[in-house]
Order: sequence, then structure tokens, then C-alpha cells
Amino acid sequence: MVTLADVARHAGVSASTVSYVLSGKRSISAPTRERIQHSIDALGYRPHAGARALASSRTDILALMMPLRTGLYVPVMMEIAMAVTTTARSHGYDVLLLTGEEGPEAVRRVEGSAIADAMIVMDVELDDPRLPCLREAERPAVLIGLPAASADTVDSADSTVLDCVDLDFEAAGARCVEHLAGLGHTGIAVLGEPPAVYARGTGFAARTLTGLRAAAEAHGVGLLHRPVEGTYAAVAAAVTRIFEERPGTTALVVQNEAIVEPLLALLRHQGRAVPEDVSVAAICPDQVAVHASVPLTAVSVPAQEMGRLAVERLVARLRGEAARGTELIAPLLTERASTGPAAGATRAVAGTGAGAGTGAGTASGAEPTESQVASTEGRRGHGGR
Amino acid sequence: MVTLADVARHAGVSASTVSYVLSGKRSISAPTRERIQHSIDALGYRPHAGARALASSRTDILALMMPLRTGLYVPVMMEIAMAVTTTARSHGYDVLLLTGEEGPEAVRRVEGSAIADAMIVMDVELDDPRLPCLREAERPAVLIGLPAASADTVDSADSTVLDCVDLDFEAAGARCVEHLAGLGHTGIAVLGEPPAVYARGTGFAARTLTGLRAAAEAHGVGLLHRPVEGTYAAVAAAVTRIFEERPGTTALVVQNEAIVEPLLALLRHQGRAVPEDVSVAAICPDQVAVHASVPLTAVSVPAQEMGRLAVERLVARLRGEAARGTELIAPLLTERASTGPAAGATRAVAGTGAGAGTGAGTASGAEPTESQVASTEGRRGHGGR
DNA sequence: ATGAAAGCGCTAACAT
DNA sequence: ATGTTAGCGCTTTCAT
Repeated sequence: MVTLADVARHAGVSASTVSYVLSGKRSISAPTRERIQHSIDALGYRPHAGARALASSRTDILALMMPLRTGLYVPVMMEIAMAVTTTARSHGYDVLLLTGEEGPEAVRRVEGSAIADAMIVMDVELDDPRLPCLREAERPAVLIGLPAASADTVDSADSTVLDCVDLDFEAAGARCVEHLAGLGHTGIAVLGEPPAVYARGTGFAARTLTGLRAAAEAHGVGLLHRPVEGTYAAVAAAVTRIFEERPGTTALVVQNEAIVEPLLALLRHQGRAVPEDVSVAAICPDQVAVHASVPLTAVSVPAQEMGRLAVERLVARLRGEAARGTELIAPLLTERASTGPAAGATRAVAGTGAGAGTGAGTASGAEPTESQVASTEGRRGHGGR
Repeated sequence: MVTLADVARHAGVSASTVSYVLSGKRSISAPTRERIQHSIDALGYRPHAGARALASSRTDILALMMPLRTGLYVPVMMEIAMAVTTTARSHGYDVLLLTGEEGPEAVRRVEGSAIADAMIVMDVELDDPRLPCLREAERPAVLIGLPAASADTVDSADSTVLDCVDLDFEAAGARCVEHLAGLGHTGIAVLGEPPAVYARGTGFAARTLTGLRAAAEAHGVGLLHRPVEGTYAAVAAAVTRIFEERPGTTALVVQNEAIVEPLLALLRHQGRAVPEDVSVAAICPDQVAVHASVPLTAVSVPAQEMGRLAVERLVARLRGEAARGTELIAPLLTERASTGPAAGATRAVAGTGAGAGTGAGTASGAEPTESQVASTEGRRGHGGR
């Protein structure tokens, strides 16, 4: 193994000079630096991670704690993980993958063994058992997701406040209802995540529901909410019941990536045209919305951005910058082919900001120009540095 | 921070004794051990990972290199990653997540910086640029996937031979054709991965095709192969062409998780009943097969087992055991509702081992008892220890 | 069965 | 602008 001492000898300088060339924490004369760099290349030197960690108390590793749970849409998790990893690499960090399975113990392990410099925690529950550990921890952490309302404001003077990054799911829910209400729909049903997701107290699902309900009330539209398992049979049962119980339903909001295609197939099978007979709005990744058999009007779940943002805040904090607090990403609704005016409605009843746009496209195949309708505030929400 | 020295002082012993209690590499008297253990708990001591790595040249970390590519079915990757992580934890290892993006450079980083003790490489291409680095590396590596034919036998005397773990995709392809041929089908079409996957030289896709073709020839059935993008439109185009060009097609083999549901929807829409008019066999994870709108007869892709196996071999090798060579998992075909006798065929024409079983179930909803038909060799293939 | 002590390879004062 | 040196916290000989 090639050590720093080897390089120093080869270049005819002291070990510290080599170290300083590597860290850039001291100005080195150009000739010396070049000579050392040459030796490094010639010998193929790489600093030993363990030695560096021991001496500097920095590992250049970020821990990423991922859920291992049922009912979650896997591609989103994966996209976040990959965005985290590539963003981390671009800042010189590696990523240690932890499963949610270990729970609070994993947090203690990371903290106690100095195995990583900071952590990113996904799939945060409203009252998550890992939070107390995280608060006590020395190392910074960022949650992707939001625990119980305004966890960050609990004691904003305290330095151990938790940082959060997430889509503003409440606004996202509201945005969907607004869009549909603007098209004249007065009976909306929500096909949600599996019951287990709500039961567990997963933040995003609950927050979406809050936003949906608030907007429904504000716009005077009826709202029916049904958690749905990710199977065709479950979708069929839910949809059938919805139309039986509330025949006035003319629009659906889906927040459950697994049932998007089954739902569209079912509606087709039942002879309900989308969007002529029933409009469908979704909260899902763009990719799902675009590739669906009917391109879906949807609020996109910006998985990549969430991962990237989380890493950037963490890196900023590790650099000593004060990137604190909750940062919610403003929802962005893109109109595609799945939503249109309510049958018999005189379009755009209320003045809900965004117009009803090009929604009334044909039911399949076509890829109409996407008209993006940003939320009023622009893409980024409050909080941050 | 609590150090080993703190524990030693607290327990009134020397540092080395504490170390030996932790590692178990020396016999310690019961009283001493208990006293030390008590001090450890009392002080909440955790060994410093960096210090340990420096002193012992072991990190207790496994690197996992995941693809970041398009066209791959994400849930399978994720399942492997999670299986790797949990299995690793159960052996005391943590997992460092690397993206395929970095390519060979990542291998060198891991090697040079001693950042992990070993690595697992996924999404191996037939002629993968990372392989040379891997061969030169000191640290053991296991590939999930198979590079160009029998890479491990190139120089089986050499100690730097690469270990591989994978589903025997060739046998899996053959198994599908056998099953369908046994049901009397004589015209089979294969809906494969997106063209890019084949173009890239991804091992599993090519190997499956080899197996499919060989079996088709052996059983005298016609075989048509079509790579398909993961969109509804692409499936529709492919299927339409297939039935136009070869009206005699009565069975489909799908190896592309993304198009399973679109395909079934399309067939339904076209009025082709599954399995009465057309049988569908798949190569996909069990979960996909079970939850499809028509439960699919399928060779399961055992993602979890692959991840677990890879870790176990690596751990064995790190312990100095000789767990070398390629280990292929024998395919397991489970009959469900999507395959049945070819229309007008006198069932089970050729004597292809496994019988035609309960395949002729109803087309939807029902969950017939699954009859598992193992391959002749049993679950594990050759190689390994 | 236990201690003492020499590093592991690097960083960061403290020199000059 | 560069060199010297004292650790970082642990493992592991070598002693006893």
C-alpha cells in the first residue's frame, strides 16, 4: 500500500506538505505542488479513509436511512437514493445505506461509531421513534419528509432542531382540488395509499389529505377518500363503491402509483372515458404520469430534487453554514390528457388562478403539449438558510 | 466521546483487555469480562470505526455498486439492495452505496482508499469495463450477473477469478418455452426488455434469449423476439405486429416488468382472452406475477436470494473460506392463471417432464392454487461451495 | 489470564 | 512556504 510518507519521500518533501497539498489548507508553491502531484500520480497514491477519519474526525460519508416497508412506491425511494448518492459524490461524499429496520439503534450506531458525518432519514412518520435520537445527536441530520406539524419550530432557538426537506404535500392536495374545481367538478373522490400507510402515520399521506379536504371545503366540492391496496381487485372494489355511493363523482385524485394503470384499465373496461366521463388527477412522479396509458394531469413528486436538496443542506451544514429549518418544495401541476371540464359544466366556474388550459385532449395515445402551471409562490417554499 | 481507554480505566483493566473482550480473540476470565461489559454499557462505549479500520485494516463495510441506468426495472434493484443491506447487517457489515456512474474509477477508489472490505457489483455487462479493475483488486468482489460466458473459468487456477451469483436466465428462458410447448403451443413470441438493454450487452437479457431459442429449436416451436420499450404504445405496436405477421402465435413470453400490466390490458381490449386465446408466461419477480390483473405463470426472479447469496459468499471469503466460482440459481416456474393449452391442441403433446398442471384456470380474479414446478436439478445450480 | 507498548496513516498544531 | 511532531483510538505483538 502506498502511504502519504511514501509520496513525501518520493517528492523529497515532508509528510505535512503532502497532506496540505491534498487538503489545500495551506498555500504551497507551484513547483512543490506539481512535484508532489506528480509523485502522487506516479505512485498511484490514495489517502487511507480510516486514517483520515481517525486524524480528522471526518469520514466524508453520509448515512442514508431508507425504509424497508410495504406499501411504499419503490421507484421513488430509489430515485431519491440515487439522487442522494450522485449529489453526495459531487461534493466528495460517499453514502452509507442503512435500512429503516434498525430504527433508532442505527442512529446511535452512526453517532457512536463515527461511521458517517451526517445522516439523511427517509420515510419519516408523524411521531417517529428515531427523532429523539436524532435531536440528541451531535451530527447534523436532514429528514426527507415531515414529522408531526412543525417539529422544527418546537424550539427554534435550540441548536438541535431538525431540518426537513419535502414536497409540500398539503399544497399538492389543494392544488389538485383547485384544478378540478376550476374545471367545474363538484364531486371528487380520492384513491389514496394503502390503509397501512395512513395507519402508520406516514407524514406525506396525512398532509395530502389535509390539503385535499381544506381545498374541497373552500371550493364547496364534495370529497370522498378511500385508501386502496396496490392490486387490481382493490381498485375495482373501491371505484365501484365510489360510483355506487356517490353517482355525482366526476373526478378522481390518485395518490398511489401502484394503482394508476389498473385504475385506467378499469375505467376503460367500465366504459368510462377519461377525461370525458371522469377526470383523473394524480400526485405521482412525472415518469408515471407521462407514461400512463392516458397521460395524467399530475402534481409531480420531485424525488430527485428532494434527494439533491437534502444532500446540499447537509453539506452546507457540515461546512458550518446555517442551512436550517424546513424547506417545502412548492407543488407543480402539469396538465396532460386526463382532466377536462366536468360533463355539462360551464367551464371554469370559480376564479381559481390557473386556467383550465388544454385539458380536454383525446383519451389515449396523444401526447398533447404539456402546459405547466406553477403554484403562485414559485417553485421553492419558505424556510431554508 | 467515550474511548476504549475510558472503559479500561473505568473497569480497572488495561486497554488491550477491553479490546480482547470486544473481539473475543483471547480468553478472558468471566469476572473481568463482566466487569468490562458493565463499564461498556455504563459509559455507552462504541468503538470508533476509523480507528478500528486503521489498526486492523478492516472496515466492516461492503460496497454495493448499483446501476443508474434506464430500462432496468427498479423494484428488482431495490429488492436486491435491501436484501444485501439486511444480510450484511446480520453479519456485522454496513453497506456503502456506489452508483454505476463512476465506473471503474469507483472500484479503484474503494480499493485504494480502503473504504470497504469487499464489493458487490450489479448490472454487469457482457464486457464490463469494471472487470479488469476488479480482477486486479486485492479485495474480493462478487458480481450479481454474469459477464461474457464463463468469465470465471478463464483462468480457474488464478486466485483473482471473479465470483458471480445470478439466476440461470438461460435455463429460465428454456423453462418458459418447455412449459408452453408442453401445453401444445407451437407459435411463441417473446416481448423482451427495451432495445437499449440488449444493445448495451446486459448479460441476463442475452442469456435468456439464448435459452429461449435453444428450447424453441429443441421443441420445434416457432419463436419471435421483440424488444419493447416500457410504454403502452410500444406494447400495442409490438403485439399488433406480432399477430399480423404470425397469426399462429398462441403464446407470449414476457421479460419486461414494466409492460406486464399494459400487455394484459391490451389483450383484454383486443378481446383476446388469457389464457384461452393466448397464454402468457413471464420472467419477473413473484410479486409482479401474483399481483398482475391475471396472475401470471412465471419464472420468478429471486432478487432477495441473489442479494443474500452475494453477501454470504463475500462474507465467507472475507473469513478466508474458499467460496469461489459462479453460482447460478435454478429457475423455478410457478403455474398460475395465465397459461393454458393451446386452442385445439391435444394437451401435453411432448413429454417435457413437468405436466401441464392446473394451468387452464379462469381468466381473472380467481387465485388458483399455485403448483410449483421445480426444474429437474432442484433449486441450486452448479458452482460455489 | 492480563499488561505494556509499538504502531496503523493521517492531520493539525507548533515551529522556523 | 515548508518541516517537525504529537496525537487520533484502536489492534496486536511481545512480555509476564
